[in-house]
Amino acid sequence: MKFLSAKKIKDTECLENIVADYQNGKLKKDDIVTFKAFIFNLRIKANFSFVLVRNQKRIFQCFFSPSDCPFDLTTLLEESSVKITGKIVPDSPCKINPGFEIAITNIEVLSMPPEQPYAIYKSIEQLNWQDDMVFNDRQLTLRQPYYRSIIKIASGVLRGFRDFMISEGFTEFIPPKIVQAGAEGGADMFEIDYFEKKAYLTQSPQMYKQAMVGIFSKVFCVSPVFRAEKHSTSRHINEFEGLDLEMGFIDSMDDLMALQTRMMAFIFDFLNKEYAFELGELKVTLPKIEKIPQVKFSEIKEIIAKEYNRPYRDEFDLEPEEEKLIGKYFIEKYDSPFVFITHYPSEKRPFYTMDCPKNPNTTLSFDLLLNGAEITTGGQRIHDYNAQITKMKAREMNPEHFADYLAMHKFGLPPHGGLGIGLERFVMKILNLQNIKYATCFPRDRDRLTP
RNA sequence: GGCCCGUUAGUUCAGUUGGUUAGAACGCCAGCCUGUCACGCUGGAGGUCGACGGUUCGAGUCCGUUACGGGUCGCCA
Repeated sequence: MKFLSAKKIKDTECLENIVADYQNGKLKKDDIVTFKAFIFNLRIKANFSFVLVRNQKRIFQCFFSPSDCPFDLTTLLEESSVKITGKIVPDSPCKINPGFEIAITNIEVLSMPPEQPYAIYKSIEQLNWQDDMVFNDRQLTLRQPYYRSIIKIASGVLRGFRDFMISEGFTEFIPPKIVQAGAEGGADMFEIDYFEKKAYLTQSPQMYKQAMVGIFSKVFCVSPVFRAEKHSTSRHINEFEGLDLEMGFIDSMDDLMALQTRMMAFIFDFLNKEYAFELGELKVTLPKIEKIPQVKFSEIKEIIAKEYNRPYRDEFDLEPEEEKLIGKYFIEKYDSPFVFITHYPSEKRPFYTMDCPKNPNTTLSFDLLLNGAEITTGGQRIHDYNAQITKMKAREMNPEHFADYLAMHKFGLPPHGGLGIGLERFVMKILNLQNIKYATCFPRDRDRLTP
């Protein structure tokens, strides 16, 4: 019998640990190190070569001389997995390395692809792939440093969101993804077979996060959201990750917007600190966020129409072009990439949204726009049982069909509200991506179900 | 789904008013190269121009149909 220890042992065959040890002065000239990595690119010359390797984080250049290592580099394919042994060479002139190089003394091939995959070691400008190709071969194209860094940032946003929510006293919970009915009606949902019944993939964790307010008061969840909307745009996908929160005992929806302002500041600081390497790869600088302007829906509608001499057609919603102009306006006038648009018309908001007491045609709700695109919708919810029944009836909804939803009101809910952030939309906007699909590993859209 | 645009080498594209053997860059292959870093130099292979039909002496080029891809709108995060 054998026992595996829970004690963590430092992985000495990890390139990142070697980099850290070198930077801490623990490694000096000619020290022998071993690490495992992928072959990224071979630059073979007559009497020496450069072997570029790829690990979980960086591209690192090694120096190869046939006099130090008998290995025949021409037999090696890029994307092979290898175990490399070599000597530390300080003060390397190599631009991509963190100050040192490794002179290879041995290469052990752990795995080799059956044939040479197509080149991924160029810059994305030079590769110039079309979207379709990038997503068809996502298993390979995601290895390219630029595309990979986007996914790393998405991971960082998730970490930042969780760290922030927990620091604010929120409890994470897991909502179901298979549901019997939608939060906003049955339309635009993917239907699935559930034994003898029909079921749907969740369109929103709305009902569950409101219910959880009755349990933990302040809750959040990270959950996939499925929308069967037949849209085909650069800012929509049919499965995305929702970052949702719901907060009880609020005084007004300002509490929610203040919370989100702190959240944005926290996430930006967190990324700048922990993900500087990836932000550098992506050539992105995140601004410092201290406050976010707030404007009423009806006011900004007038301002944009006047400012840009653009009569609007839809008085109940913002058209994509208007959102872009709003983004431009707040950058130019207030130097803010963010803006809260508040008091959306009641007509365009779901049945659980609380109407504004001063003007019942509008709601206590808001959207957060980042660089001209909606990344969040939030607002105060109806907490009173009878008020919710009244609003449902006014919308010709049958409360009996919403018995499960109304149960939490029946059992008692505090004044509360919440918001939801689309992770990929957020990542797209902070990194200035041309298409939201780049912000997720394996996107699902109108036509794409693979890989 | 509506509207607009596109489909030419492995990839990204150029291709004149319809006219001889369809080009470039990168990739790939071979050779060369002692510090490259978007490595460089020389040479080579690689295309029935998305498919089908039509006009014409002649179609990558003009017309029709169709398939696929992209953009955009509604809706939304």
